[in-house]
Amino acid sequence: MVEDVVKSLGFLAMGTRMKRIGERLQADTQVLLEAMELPVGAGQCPLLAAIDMLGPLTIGELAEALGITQPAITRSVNQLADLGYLAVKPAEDDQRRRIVHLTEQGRRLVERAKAEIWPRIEAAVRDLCGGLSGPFLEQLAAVEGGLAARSLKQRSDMLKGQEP
Amino acid sequence: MVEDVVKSLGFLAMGTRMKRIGERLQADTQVLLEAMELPVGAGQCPLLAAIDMLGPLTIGELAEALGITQPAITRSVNQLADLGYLAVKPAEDDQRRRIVHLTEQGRRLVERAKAEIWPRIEAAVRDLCGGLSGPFLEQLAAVEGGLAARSLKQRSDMLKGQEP
DNA sequence: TTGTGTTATATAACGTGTTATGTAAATTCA
DNA sequence: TGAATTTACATAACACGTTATATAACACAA
Repeated sequence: MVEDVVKSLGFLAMGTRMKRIGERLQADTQVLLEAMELPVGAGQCPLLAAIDMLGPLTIGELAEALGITQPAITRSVNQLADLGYLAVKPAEDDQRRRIVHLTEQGRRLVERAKAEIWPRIEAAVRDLCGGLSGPFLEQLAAVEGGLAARSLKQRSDMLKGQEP
Repeated sequence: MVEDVVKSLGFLAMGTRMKRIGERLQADTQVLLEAMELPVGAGQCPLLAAIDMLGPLTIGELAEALGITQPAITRSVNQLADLGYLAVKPAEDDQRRRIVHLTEQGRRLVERAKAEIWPRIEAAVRDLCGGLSGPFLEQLAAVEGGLAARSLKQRSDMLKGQEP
């Protein structure tokens, strides 16, 4: 039985630890999706949800909405388009922009996920977080906001200035 | 300006969100390490710290201590061994086991990191989390413990049983 | 109108996790 | 004791992020 070093390192390995928890949550979510026979992976659901929520979006807008890079979006979009859930059309006002739409098949998939599947996942995660103070999502928002306001580098430089 | 969909999805995309924050923290940490000229990346620090804290460890023990898979450890260990910071020797009592040691060079690197670098990173992350209730690390521990006790699948199955 | 700088996205390469598989060593069981 | 099973790790393949770069389209200034 070995000690959990990432946990023991506290703030020093907090990024690694959050990533690890996130990956575990995604893996658990994937198990549920497979049990409920949703034919797209856990990692692709936010992308479908974004288009459902906000309507057709460009590659760049999707990257912004999901907080990942454009090449990652390009790849996911192409995968989902190959499966028939998304269609990509050039924008009318700017040939560079590509607008990503849900297909009829994609719309049906999202409707089913919203009706039967995503609420189940949300409930399980809520159950997991039930006893946490904060609540937990607000704390995540605070960390995100804190990072956006000032990077770790900026914080370190400032704290260094305060040393005796 | 596009809405942050991952944030808006709340519990549904909590895993994705935590992963995203973790990656941001790791990227920020990497910037600091480069500024301070530590010649190993942010992702390799917990591995070095584990051996420093617990003494020489097998590949499997390292995987357990860090919560990642054995092939990932094998790769990182080989990378650090190539750089001269780690040495790998077969165990005396079991030919299958490989024990990972810090070299003299590795020891010096860790001593410098512990003296000058890791505390700076820890302080910056602490500063980031300063206003959070909980505190935040305890909440992460609660999530980890909750997942270990019951998976999302188990929770979903139980909640399903409660439906009218 | 032409030249320059910026923007949007595809593509390539890389890094770092995972699962699956193979091999050797150790352990267990009949 | 020998066969079957399990364990430890290397290796291969894959998934999914990132950065860097190329190309085309667009915007703007002279």
